[in-house]
Amino acid sequence: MSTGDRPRRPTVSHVAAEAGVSRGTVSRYLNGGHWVSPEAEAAVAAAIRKTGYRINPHARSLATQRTNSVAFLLTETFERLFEDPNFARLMRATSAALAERDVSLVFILAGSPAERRRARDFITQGHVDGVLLVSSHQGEPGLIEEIHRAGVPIIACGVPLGFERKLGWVAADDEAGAREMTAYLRSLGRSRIATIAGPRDTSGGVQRLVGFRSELGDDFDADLVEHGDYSEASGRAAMSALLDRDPTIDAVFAANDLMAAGALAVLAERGISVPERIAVGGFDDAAVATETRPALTTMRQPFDRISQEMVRLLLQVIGGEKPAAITLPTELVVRDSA
Amino acid sequence: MSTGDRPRRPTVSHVAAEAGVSRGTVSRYLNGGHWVSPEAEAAVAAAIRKTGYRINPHARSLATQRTNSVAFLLTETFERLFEDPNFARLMRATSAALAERDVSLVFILAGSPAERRRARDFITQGHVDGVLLVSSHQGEPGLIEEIHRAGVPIIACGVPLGFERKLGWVAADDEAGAREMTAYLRSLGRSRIATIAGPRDTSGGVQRLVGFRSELGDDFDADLVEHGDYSEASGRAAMSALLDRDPTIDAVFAANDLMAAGALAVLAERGISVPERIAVGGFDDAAVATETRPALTTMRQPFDRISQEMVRLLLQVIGGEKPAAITLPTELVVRDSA
DNA sequence: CTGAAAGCGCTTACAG
DNA sequence: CTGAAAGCGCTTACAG
Repeated sequence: MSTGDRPRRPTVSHVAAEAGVSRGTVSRYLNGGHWVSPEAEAAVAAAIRKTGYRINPHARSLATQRTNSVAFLLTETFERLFEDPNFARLMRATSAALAERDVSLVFILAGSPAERRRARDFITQGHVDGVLLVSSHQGEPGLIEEIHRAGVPIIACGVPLGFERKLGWVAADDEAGAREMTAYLRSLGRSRIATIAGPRDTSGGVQRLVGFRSELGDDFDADLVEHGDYSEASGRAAMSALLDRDPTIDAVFAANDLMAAGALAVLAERGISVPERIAVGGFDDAAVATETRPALTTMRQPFDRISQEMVRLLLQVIGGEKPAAITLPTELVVRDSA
Repeated sequence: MSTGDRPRRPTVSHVAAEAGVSRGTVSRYLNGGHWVSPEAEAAVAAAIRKTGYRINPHARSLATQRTNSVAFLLTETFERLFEDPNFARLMRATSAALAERDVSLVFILAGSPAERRRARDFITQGHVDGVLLVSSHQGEPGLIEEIHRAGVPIIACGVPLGFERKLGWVAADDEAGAREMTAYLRSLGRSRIATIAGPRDTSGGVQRLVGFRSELGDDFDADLVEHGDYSEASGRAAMSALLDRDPTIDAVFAANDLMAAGALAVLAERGISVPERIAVGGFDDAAVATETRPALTTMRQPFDRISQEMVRLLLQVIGGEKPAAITLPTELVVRDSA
């Protein structure tokens, strides 16, 4: 493998010389081909092919003050990333949406303080044009604040608590979704409906609880609320606690599918039939929703659309527009658990 | 959110003016502080603090012809990434090793032809100084070839079939590990030992089979070999096939833990006791090895060390050294399945 | 130890 | 439509 003797790469100058035009013309060709004659175009194209020219992204970024790449910032740990399938779905959809517009994605995982410091440095240094902020938790107001202050556009996935007005964001309509699920549970004739709520430092966590509560109105019973952290284990723990506390429960709304799966497991262990004795509803429509027994009735989050809108918004803001906030509807998916 | 009016960032010139020194001195300070007097150092440090100066990585890269970042190239799909825990372990360990040396990691997933094309462009364009190639499969000789030809240093994880002599690499000693596991199974008194081998386009897959076979010598029976693709499902399928074909089997060596877990599941379903009637050995010592019932006896791959060595090697090659090939030993971990 | 100057490889008004 | 020239923000011999 040769390294030290890596041959010098061709530059626009080489291409220009080869094509018999100026560097400016080559550059124009490279940037859309406007204002370059058919002849020049052909000559440059041929010269590029012949020389094997590849653009130097650093030189270009230095000149344009643009990097043509954005960060996908996940303030979570490796464990959480591989545990919660929603992250993967967002990553893949975002990645696709970005590829379509030819901007590259830099994936940054910042679960520890040290990683967050590095992430901040990387981002505020100008490595990317903007950031897609994806995290379930409120996370690090400090990090967000610093990135924001450095003038780097941010679009959040979900309502960014504390930054609702400062950042652009796109979120599912958590409150409406929770109301709809709760109403559906009631329509089944259930009257003792419990909920396994999400984390309180998450807008999804609080809004789904708000929706649940407001739909129930006077029937709301604070004793029928347990909080989880969106993990399956927390769903099991919450379901157990709920059952021990009140044996009359006839339905449960879990704030995400992973916790619902945990609840289902506990119910199965205790020999409580679902949906006969207790109906269970989840949120997300994650892959696990079709794998549980019985399959999970849930509220589908439009992850693909969320990702597309995030990308569109971010690119808009990078382009100089003011950031917008977008709320997308969820959809009830009825399966067997309720 | 302000964007269009992003204030101009301070540059070395501003810092130099503020500190009352030349830009060269500021640059020297930024690059290790050699040949700068204590007074100048203090002045520059103060000026940086005061101006809030952040280095412009593109300008630096353009000048140095270095990016100070490397790619973690995974030629797999999203599904595989989230399915096979080995990737996550390598990512996290690599990421840590790189952070220690202050070089950033760009994670690239290239599972489809289109993604591979983009990956190639990105890499050969000069976005990174080198690449850590991580993939179970032989993958894309074309991609590797092009990156290699562009002069970008590559270190592979596992022996890169077809490029053993051209690229640097670090791999676990698959053959020796497989021999050791097989020998261990025999030491338990087992004589009808089957194997669920890995994919044939993987050096790990072939070498583990080679080790298994050579340890068995004349006792090797081609009927007791089934191939899987490292997924749990393939482990189940292989175990079923093996059992249907030969009921005298008293031990199984699976080429990775995921397939071993699949085998264990089938054995449990058929009511075959492990390890009493059939002993099962895996490979990797993945997290799943401690979660199966019974817990899995396996060969531990030194993922942390592999990652560290990959990073060390790559940085060496980037620094101009010739690439080396490193083979690391595996370790037998005895649990309950054998 | 330090400064002046050239150079890294692009892009972009500007004048034509 | 095209070229000459300045500029993006660093680093690095070189001379002192």
